[in-house]
Amino acid sequence: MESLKDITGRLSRQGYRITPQRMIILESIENSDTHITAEDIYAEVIKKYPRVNISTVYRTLELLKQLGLIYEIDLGEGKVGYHPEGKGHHHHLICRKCHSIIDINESVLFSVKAVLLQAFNFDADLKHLALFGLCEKCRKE
Amino acid sequence: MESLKDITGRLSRQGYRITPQRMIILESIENSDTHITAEDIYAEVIKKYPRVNISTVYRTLELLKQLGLIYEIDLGEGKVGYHPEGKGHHHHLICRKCHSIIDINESVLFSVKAVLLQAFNFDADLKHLALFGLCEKCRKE
DNA sequence: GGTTGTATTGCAAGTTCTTGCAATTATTCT
DNA sequence: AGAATAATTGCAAGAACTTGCAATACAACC
Repeated sequence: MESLKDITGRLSRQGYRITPQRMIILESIENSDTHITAEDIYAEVIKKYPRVNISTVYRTLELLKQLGLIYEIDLGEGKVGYHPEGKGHHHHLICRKCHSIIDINESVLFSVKAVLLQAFNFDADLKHLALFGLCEKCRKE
Repeated sequence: MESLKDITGRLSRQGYRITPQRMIILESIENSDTHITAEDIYAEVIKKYPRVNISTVYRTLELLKQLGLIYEIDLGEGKVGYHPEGKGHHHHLICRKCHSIIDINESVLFSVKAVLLQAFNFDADLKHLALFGLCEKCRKE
């Protein structure tokens, strides 16, 4: 697991500044053990630092995403969650009809990653994919 | 290719009504040969039928998506496009850094579809997937 | 430690998409 | 064809997210 110190070091080295806002946002994401939403992060953040603006949260999430330090996960129904790079990975099978979610292991897509790397020189982040379709129940209806 | 008539028939059979608004929206999507956005569809629609509200467009897209008659594609940078079921399919490799897009053939993911069907009884729509990662150029930087 | 340059922030306004509700209209049944 | 009924629409307000810009504050350099 990548520690907060590793992350701030990396930000620093790339010319980004370490601000209290960014530290608190990072902590919130690291401490969460689910797919935390932007709004939940914001709620966490203003507990400790009430003057932080929600646009700072969105901008920080965008930055961390660009750098590959967190993952953004489409949870269906317009919901988006975030997950730190260092923690366990898995994919979601989301039913487009009943919106139920099945979690599947990261390893199911390992072969795809290899193919994309070889064929297109593209390093795909296949750690938190949302795949839409029809679940067993809805297929029968 | 599924014709407009097939689609309206299917809507009808499932108890949905065929309205002029829905017809025009459907036509716009069918006539487009790229990944058309909600706003582009709206622009098309009001040319012929100026009183249509954009919320009707969004609601219709949601319905068609639920029924699997159109696909929604995450194009990165917050952009979302739509594509009719009946037309050619392909996936996108989107660079999370430079936002460039590589199109790849549908067949690259056929094996994944088979695995998901067998292991989880989940019928995944692997026709217009957006996969994020780093492109060849950005990997080197 | 003070100064300087520039990234970052807060604020407010702007987009994009969603939702509740009353009015409208497609469809069904006579 | 006309009446009944329930899905759909337009509207307006709201939620979620983005963006331009001036003020602030981190980090680098003396």
